[in-house]
Amino acid sequence: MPAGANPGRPRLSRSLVLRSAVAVADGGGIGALTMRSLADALEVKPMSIYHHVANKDEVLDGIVDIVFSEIELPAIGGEWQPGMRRRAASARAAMRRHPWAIGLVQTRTSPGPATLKHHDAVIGTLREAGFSVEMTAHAFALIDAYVYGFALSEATLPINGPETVIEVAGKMMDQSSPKDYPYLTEFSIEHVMKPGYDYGREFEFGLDLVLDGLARLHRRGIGPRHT
Amino acid sequence: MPAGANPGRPRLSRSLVLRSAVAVADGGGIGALTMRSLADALEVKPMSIYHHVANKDEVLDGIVDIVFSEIELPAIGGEWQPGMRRRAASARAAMRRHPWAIGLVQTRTSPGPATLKHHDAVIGTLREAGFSVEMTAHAFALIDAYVYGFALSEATLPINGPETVIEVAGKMMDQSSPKDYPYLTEFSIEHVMKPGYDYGREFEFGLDLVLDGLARLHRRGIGPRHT
DNA sequence: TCAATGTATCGTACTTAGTACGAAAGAGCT
DNA sequence: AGCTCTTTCGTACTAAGTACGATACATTGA
Repeated sequence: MPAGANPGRPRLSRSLVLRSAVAVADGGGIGALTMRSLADALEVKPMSIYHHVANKDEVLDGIVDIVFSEIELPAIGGEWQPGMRRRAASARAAMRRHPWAIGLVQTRTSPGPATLKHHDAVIGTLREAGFSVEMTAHAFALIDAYVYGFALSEATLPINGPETVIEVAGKMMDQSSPKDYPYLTEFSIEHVMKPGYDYGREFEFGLDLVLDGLARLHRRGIGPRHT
Repeated sequence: MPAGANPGRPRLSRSLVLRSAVAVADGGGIGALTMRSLADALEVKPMSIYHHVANKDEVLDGIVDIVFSEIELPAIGGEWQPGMRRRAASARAAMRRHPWAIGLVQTRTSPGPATLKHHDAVIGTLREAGFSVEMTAHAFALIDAYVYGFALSEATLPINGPETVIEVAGKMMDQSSPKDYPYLTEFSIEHVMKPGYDYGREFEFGLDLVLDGLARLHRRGIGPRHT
């Protein structure tokens, strides 16, 4: 089989490689993303990929940056609260579309351009809204931690949906009596297994509390009590 | 070489295997934890491990649960705020001791006994402090997201210390002018690269804000404004 | 049109890691 | 000592990342 056996396929490029990698990870989880599976998705042989990325690490860095590029940036100079709210919602949506991303963030310490642009916009929005440098640092750390932390919690949850809750509860019961975890059991029965339950709804509550708290401090220009 | 070539070594056990796995991951990162490196650490041949754990996944589940077991539990029935504060600090400390853990949490969806016990204690503390089921759900999600999110941010940061900041800044400058990220650049110079900078200090600020906000709502028995 | 040259693609093969299978070595009991 | 259960191990297969060098292709200038 000669090399040109696949004529219709467009030429490879770094961007195409990375976008395909995102698609593969979306489809089968990060574990399903191997250089070989990626090659298959691209209708190419594995080694062809290496002319566009140095190695798999670069692929992983690249797809994390793609996810960041999907997050809506707040408008620098606009109202900070709506801006933060929308970027938080957008960030969470991106993490839900690509649940593997949050787990990758931890390992990848070399941020791509989209990631940097993202941070720049958040900091800029706060600064232009009158936050001091110190207060910007506080707010940035807090909002980031909350948003990514919530995304992490959501990603950790067994695939969303009520039937999974039952599965987990089942596994819990398998190895231990409900007596070992009385509050957790009560909580599961009284809340989690109720019909309308949706963990995602908690996102708004926490975000409101965080932003309200920051707004209060911003108005007064002081920090909260330090115990 | 007969099987008994290593006489002094204590017999393997699931617990010993898992504790060694934690040590290996602490030493070289999660990437350094392979069944073979673990076997070396145990002074055993790789396949010996499989009599005590089913596979590597079980090892990973196990070490995550060990990390959870190191987190101080709040005293159910005690004051909720100091309880939450201490468990948050303790959780963060555990994540700093084992930076690989936060990245694992995302993939491991089958919680171990320590993890369940931990959740049970947190929920119990809130319930006994008079939180409604709904409010407990809010508080639980919020505190968890913040604590793990902060741990994730901290783990993502290039290894703590001032010289690393310079490295990162250097890489940033390499591929792009400071003009592309003006606010980020200003922020780095004005804040991050200042002598006394310590990202970890932000933890207290956010935690205070979160707990204060929850306390306020708990006192009034209502939710924050919903936009 | 065709050869020259740089680029893209690929085949082969080496290495590391997880682990299936069954054998061998201990350990405890009779 | 002999039996049996438990623990440890040797061998080997498979999947995955990727080094190396070869081959095919596209572009360009004559």
